Amino acid sequence: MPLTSIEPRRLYRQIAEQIRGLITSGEYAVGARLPPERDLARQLRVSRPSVREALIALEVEGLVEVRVGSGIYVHAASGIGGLHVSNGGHHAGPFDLIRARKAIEGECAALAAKEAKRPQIAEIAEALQQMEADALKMAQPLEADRLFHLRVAEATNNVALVHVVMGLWEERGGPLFTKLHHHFDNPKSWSAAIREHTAVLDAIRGHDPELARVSMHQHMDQASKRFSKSWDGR
Amino acid sequence: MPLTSIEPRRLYRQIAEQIRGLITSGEYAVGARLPPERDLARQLRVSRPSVREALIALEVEGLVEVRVGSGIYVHAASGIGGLHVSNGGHHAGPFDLIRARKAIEGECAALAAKEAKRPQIAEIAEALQQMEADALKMAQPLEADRLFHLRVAEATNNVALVHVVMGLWEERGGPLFTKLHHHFDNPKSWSAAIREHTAVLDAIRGHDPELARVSMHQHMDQASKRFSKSWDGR
DNA sequence: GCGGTCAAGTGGTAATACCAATTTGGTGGC
DNA sequence: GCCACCAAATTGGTATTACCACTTGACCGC
Repeated sequence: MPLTSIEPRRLYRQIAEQIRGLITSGEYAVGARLPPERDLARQLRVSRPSVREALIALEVEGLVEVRVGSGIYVHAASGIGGLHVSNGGHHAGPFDLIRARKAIEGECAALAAKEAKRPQIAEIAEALQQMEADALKMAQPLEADRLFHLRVAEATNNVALVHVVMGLWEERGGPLFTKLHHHFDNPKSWSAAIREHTAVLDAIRGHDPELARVSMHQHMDQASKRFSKSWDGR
Repeated sequence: MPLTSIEPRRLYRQIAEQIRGLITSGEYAVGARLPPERDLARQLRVSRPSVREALIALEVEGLVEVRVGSGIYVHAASGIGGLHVSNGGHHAGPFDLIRARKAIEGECAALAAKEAKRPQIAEIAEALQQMEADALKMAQPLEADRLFHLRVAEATNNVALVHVVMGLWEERGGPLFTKLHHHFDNPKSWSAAIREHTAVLDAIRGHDPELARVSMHQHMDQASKRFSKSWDGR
């Protein structure tokens, strides 16, 4: 089952996350009116129906209130008091994200190595490496990277961890998103990334939890450096 | 203009109600696939975008599950008009959650111990312990427990980790939520939990990352056992 | 029979147009 | 000068259409 993305990441969810971020980050306070649907669509480079779907999701969650003919307003209940729905989309900074992923995915790799008894892991690893090569040929290094980290999480056999990793990945929503492309723009960068991925995979296949953890940590440190460089280099 | 009843209520809500009715009335059992969006639109004399909006509302509520390219299926969630809002309805099992928290919060504790140079940590720890005692007196052990784990995450100085921990905490939404109260129902349980919390705090205060990690792991293992017991005893 | 391939079915997204409700500001009467 | 009223601009609501991506299953060749 090559290249079939397991999680299609439906657009309206991504949009909802971004808008949720705008709200919880204080960009729009409670009671404030956010931009018209048409403007939001233009800003986020998506169509208006998609924005509407996201807004309806947020409305069902109780985060916003839609007043016909008037606008969309941040609902009061989103603050401290009551149910504080969902994961609160505070956009963490890029380096916080990477540090968090280092800690969490390091543990994922270690757990995956422990679980690696089942033959399932071996074939997943193999398929993954093939998939990664394919995706790169198709010039989608970002998707390949995402799949790698997702698969490692899946190899832990723990649904909760998969959700966490997926969530962290999608958190890269802010204005720094574009930079992430630069991150993989030059072949040298992503071939290095591939090498590091391979090291992690080997450790998992070798049932060596400690090595897997360390490999993943190193990968994250390198990723942080690469990102930092493309950040400075602008 | 189809379906314009006297009520000016928004169309997607009316449609959602109709579909919800079809499900709860047994017309479509759990696991069944309901008609394609296009058919639903024709049947209800509305446009497909409107049907989609209704389906997204039901999806956010956890009533249905949308599988790309396949169809819309009745989700096994709460048949009653449950308000349990969540990021998508994929509730991980309780043991998956605890295992994930063990891995992640173990790293949080270790990171917190590393960061513990700043005096900030010391006072947080102290205030926290006080707060925990207070909360217990006020018979809110669950809130005290939540605060503890949140504070440890905050002590890492990493926003992303805080979000993750918060998200995992809130994920306990399913029907097993009520059990969590039993988990702390008897004084013996939560006094043990307090002891374990104190051990973690001491390790953090002592700037001992490894000990902090291990302490948190032990706490989670014990928590798992306690939960397991109250699960059986049920 | 088995496996690969392709086409039909289905959800996902976009673009556009027009309708309905609200808001706003101007204009007139008092 | 103040207030009521009306009309245009703004904004969400819905419909229509088209096309894409994924899934599924049937068909065909081996």
